[in-house]
Amino acid sequence: MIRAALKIYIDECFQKGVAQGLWTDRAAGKYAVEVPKRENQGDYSTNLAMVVAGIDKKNPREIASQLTAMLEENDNLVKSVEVAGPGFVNVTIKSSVWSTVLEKIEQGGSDFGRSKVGNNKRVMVEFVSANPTGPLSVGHGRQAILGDSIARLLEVTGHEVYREYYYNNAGRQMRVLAQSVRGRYLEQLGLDGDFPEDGYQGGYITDIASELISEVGEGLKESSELEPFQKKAEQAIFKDISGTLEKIGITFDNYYNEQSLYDDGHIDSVVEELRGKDLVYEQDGAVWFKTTDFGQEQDRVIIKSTGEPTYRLPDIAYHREKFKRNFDWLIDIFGSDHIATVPDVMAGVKALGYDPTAVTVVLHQFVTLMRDGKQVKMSTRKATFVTVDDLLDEVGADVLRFFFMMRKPDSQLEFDLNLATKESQENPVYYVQYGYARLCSIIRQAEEKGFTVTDYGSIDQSCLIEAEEFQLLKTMASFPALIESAALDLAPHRVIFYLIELAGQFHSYYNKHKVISDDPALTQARLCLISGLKTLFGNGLTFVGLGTPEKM
RNA sequence: GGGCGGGUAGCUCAGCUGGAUAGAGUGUUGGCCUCCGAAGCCAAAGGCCGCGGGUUCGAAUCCCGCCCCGCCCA
Repeated sequence: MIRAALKIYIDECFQKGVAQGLWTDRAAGKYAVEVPKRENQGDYSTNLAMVVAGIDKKNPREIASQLTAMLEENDNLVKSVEVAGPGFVNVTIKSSVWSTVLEKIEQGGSDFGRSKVGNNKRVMVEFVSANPTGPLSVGHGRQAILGDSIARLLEVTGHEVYREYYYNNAGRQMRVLAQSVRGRYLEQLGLDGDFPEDGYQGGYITDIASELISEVGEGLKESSELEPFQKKAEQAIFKDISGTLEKIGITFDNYYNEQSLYDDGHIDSVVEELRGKDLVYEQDGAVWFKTTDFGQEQDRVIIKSTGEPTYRLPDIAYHREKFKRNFDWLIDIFGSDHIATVPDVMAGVKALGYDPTAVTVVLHQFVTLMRDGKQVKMSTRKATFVTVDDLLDEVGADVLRFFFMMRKPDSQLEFDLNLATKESQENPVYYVQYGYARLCSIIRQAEEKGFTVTDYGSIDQSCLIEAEEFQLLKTMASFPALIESAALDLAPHRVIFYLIELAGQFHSYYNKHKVISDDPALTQARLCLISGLKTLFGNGLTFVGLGTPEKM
């Protein structure tokens, strides 16, 4: 907020320098205004002089002093300016400026930090997309929470977000699933189940079979059809999956069925369209897509000689349909095992005349589950996996969200079950939420003692002079920019780190300075700060789907 | 063999488009509750940022080569 104001001012000075012939405009947009690491380096720092000097082949310190002279003319924002090191220009902001963030927070309320940068751009976020063969496992959990928090942040920044779940309920996987259910069904009737060798071992299969018995009894005993078993399994599993997602607070606008791409003729029409552009050919009985025309090393098979499409074809068709549905930005959240499909889909998108830069693929690495210091090996087929439901029962939605959001997608995520379950007291999520609860508690205490939180205009701003207070105000002022960058960079973990940082600053402040004291003016001023912090914590937490407990 | 991601404190990880003396949590050690919530705070210790070159005023960050781990493909 204040940084943004300073940046605008520095930009003006830069242009003034260009007009005066001090330097050229070639460095425009290339320099930065950032928060320096060390205390004695001002509130903000710009490398403008060094960037200009590098491009114009001039002396950086000389340019720095010219810029300094210009910056010092603004006396309602800038307190002092100095040149440091190789040519940094360090700016100290007038101390009275900082507390104005409290006024902004007051005005914004639960909207503080929201923005309109998204310009109502229509964005589809596709995530989870697990086929209905079993409950959501830990890996899906990461994806679900990553996708949902990205979607939330995009909403907060003025995007029109549409959440979609893509799934396939056809093919071999589902056939084996149906056979597995039938196997358990027959077994429970005391018959030879003929359970498939590679069948799904999980207990949920048995549960589904039991349900089936209570619904239709022995009615399917003689059935040679798999369809009733598959249908029942699919329904039950989807119910389970959406129930799990609901518990975390995740909902979808649409579930998109891969089969519909076949039924509606989209698969065929993609092939025809590519053929019309001379981008497919037949060889060895298979249909090939000329991906070499799009920079790949070899062409890819899209329909096997058996007549069965490879996974690429429906993926391409699906993306074409997404484009046809008029989205401006398509975000795919995939596990790293889907990496291979990305270039093919992109080639397909381009071949069909759409803009591949409108597609952003967020690939996240896997989750390693640790129990008692050892890695838990998981297999869906053998049902030796921990489900999201299991985790939810033990730690709750907030801890789960927090843990999965804490890492950037590129990093593998180690989920320590012992820490997340047994020692949940030490979880960082409580550190942050405790801060919020503490803020609420202070306000309650103050009200009991007859104070009321008043607005910024009525406090004595000169009471807020402690170093810890300026630090807090400064961090608070950076919130809108943080939310914006976390959203646009699809990086929800930054919000988590910000909240931990802010909580730390608040806890320190709390331990060092009393908010409620005998001094009414001081108390009122600090209460205003506390109230602003409460709003900020609340917004930060809710923007990424975390709860805001007033008591813990 | 090829593609992608990772390698930063004992452990788990931040480090935004190159910036000043590389950070947090956890763990270890030692302090702080007659006082607004100790699920908290303060202090100390802990580093060849995988290795080797290059680019430049400046590299954990960018480029090239190599090593190790994970995922995918053949």
